[in-house]
Amino acid sequence: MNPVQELHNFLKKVIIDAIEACREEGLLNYQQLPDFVIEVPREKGHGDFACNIAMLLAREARMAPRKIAETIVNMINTVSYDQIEKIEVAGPGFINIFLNDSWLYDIPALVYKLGDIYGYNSRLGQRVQVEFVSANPTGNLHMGNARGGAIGDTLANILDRAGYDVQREFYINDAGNQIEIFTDSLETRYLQLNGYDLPFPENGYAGQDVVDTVKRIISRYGKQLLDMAPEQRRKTLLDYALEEKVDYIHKTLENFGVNYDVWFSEKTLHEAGKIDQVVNYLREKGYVYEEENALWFKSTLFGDEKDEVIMRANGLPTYFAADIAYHKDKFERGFDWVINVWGADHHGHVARMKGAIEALGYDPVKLDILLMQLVRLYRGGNIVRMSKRTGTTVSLDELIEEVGRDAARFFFVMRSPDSHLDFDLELAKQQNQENPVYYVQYAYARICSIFRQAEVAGVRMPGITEIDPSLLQEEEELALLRKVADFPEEISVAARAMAPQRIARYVLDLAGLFHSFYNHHRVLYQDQALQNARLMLMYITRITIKNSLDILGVNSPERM
RNA sequence: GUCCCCGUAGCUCAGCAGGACAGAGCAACGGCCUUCUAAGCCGUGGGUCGGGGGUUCGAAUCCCUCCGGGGACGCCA
Repeated sequence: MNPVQELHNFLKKVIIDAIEACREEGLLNYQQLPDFVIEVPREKGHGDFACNIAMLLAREARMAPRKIAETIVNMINTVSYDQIEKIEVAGPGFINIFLNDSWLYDIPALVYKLGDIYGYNSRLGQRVQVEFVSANPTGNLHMGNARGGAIGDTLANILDRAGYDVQREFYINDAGNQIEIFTDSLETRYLQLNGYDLPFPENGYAGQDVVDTVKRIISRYGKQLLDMAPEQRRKTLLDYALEEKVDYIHKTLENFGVNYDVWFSEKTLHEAGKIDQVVNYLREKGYVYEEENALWFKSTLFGDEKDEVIMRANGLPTYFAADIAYHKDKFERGFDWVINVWGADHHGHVARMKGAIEALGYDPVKLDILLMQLVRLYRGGNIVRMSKRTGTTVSLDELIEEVGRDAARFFFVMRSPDSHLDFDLELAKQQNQENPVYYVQYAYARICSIFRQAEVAGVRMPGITEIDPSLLQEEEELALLRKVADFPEEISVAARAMAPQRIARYVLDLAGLFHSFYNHHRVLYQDQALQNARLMLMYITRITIKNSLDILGVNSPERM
């Protein structure tokens, strides 16, 4: 529960009580109360909150909306509420509610008390898993992985603040067809570098990173692998390369501010026979059939457009089969909510994955797949093609090096996951106003500076009980207070909608209101009581900016 | 052909579990630094919310259709 929520609930109750009283007195006729809303109007003159119940009730009550609204308002006015200043009927029948500011002046004490946990909901006792990035350990992390990392991690942070027990997981695709191709590539490079004239596999990993890896293998093992049996040679090459790649992914993401709770290896599913198990289970349930020597899952039974192969004619399971086993494992671990962050190129996979979950007897509603549209990388207006194979793209570690972690994370999360993201490296590198992260960080640094100045002047902010927040009467002060008060509600909306961009938007707005306040009013060298109240306003604004930036994984610098 | 995302100001995008005159940043123009950081603030101009139809008291938001851009439709992952 948060301040804004409490107000909402209070007002909803006030209105429902009034409507019911009207019905009892025969002033209104209706069977069931429609699902009405109490919202913050765009226009300030329309009050602090507005309610649309009268329009919704009009048909059933056989009465003009304005007439209904007036009836309700008259009933509300028979009771006097401390928080409500006045209520009006406006427009087609809106009930506009004007509050006095008393509730706002409770906000500073609340934020002051909670500090770095301001915005957090109480624990819900619900476990949610967020799986994201899960890049193939066969190449460098690209821009799609970077966006997935920023979105996934921010979403996980939001869910944590919203009261969920969150687990972050990375699924390591260290088995399957791609790994075979990867091993072919390693082996070919190894032999080539040892003087063998071999053609490189047509679909192999041609990137320079593979060559570099093999060079390191050579400096460690020399020509030893030439004498090994092919199977042993391939295993040696692959084990080394996988360890190196996973380590690289781990370190790069860590450097991006992304830390996982679980690194889940696909290989362990194969080794433990989990894939055969799940295939057998589906077979027993009659959800599979054989055709052209392959085994097909009947996705169409669950609303998919076509069936999907899970066992190839060569007897090997497909990626989908492994993924079913993986998701079975997730659900067996007892999560209440499972979220996957996937690139939009996987959208065809969504319906059958949900179908498989249902086939396994779990509730597909508990699985949410957040699809994010792909990133287009530009350099000075020219598109940079992202090819993991050729290795000619910019990798995440290079991106962090070039534009910095803060700007990169903010940029990736600012846009709705539904939108294509054009990322121009030249633009991001400029570190000017085009990068909104500086706008927010600058607000934070400015507040820190005020407190430094205060210290120099020997001014100390007293405890909350010695401060009178009601001295904050200026438009800019009230706007800032309201925005700070909104924070917990903003988090819960962002969690519900799985919309990390909302937090970026929120903190931009908050910083904007601060800058506006800063340019209109002074904090220091005021009447002492006012100075104290404004110091408190700065104090809680700073906390709220910091808590927001923490969610985004962006630093809050005290000086800029 | 089927499916997914997008189409809002010159540019990049918010808003979209329907709500009252459509928002921000950048760009353009004009102001604001002898007192807390001008990476800032204030103001001005700029939009048939891709087109058409429908549902509704009310549609940028929901539904249908068409157009335009991107993506997915492998016994790849």
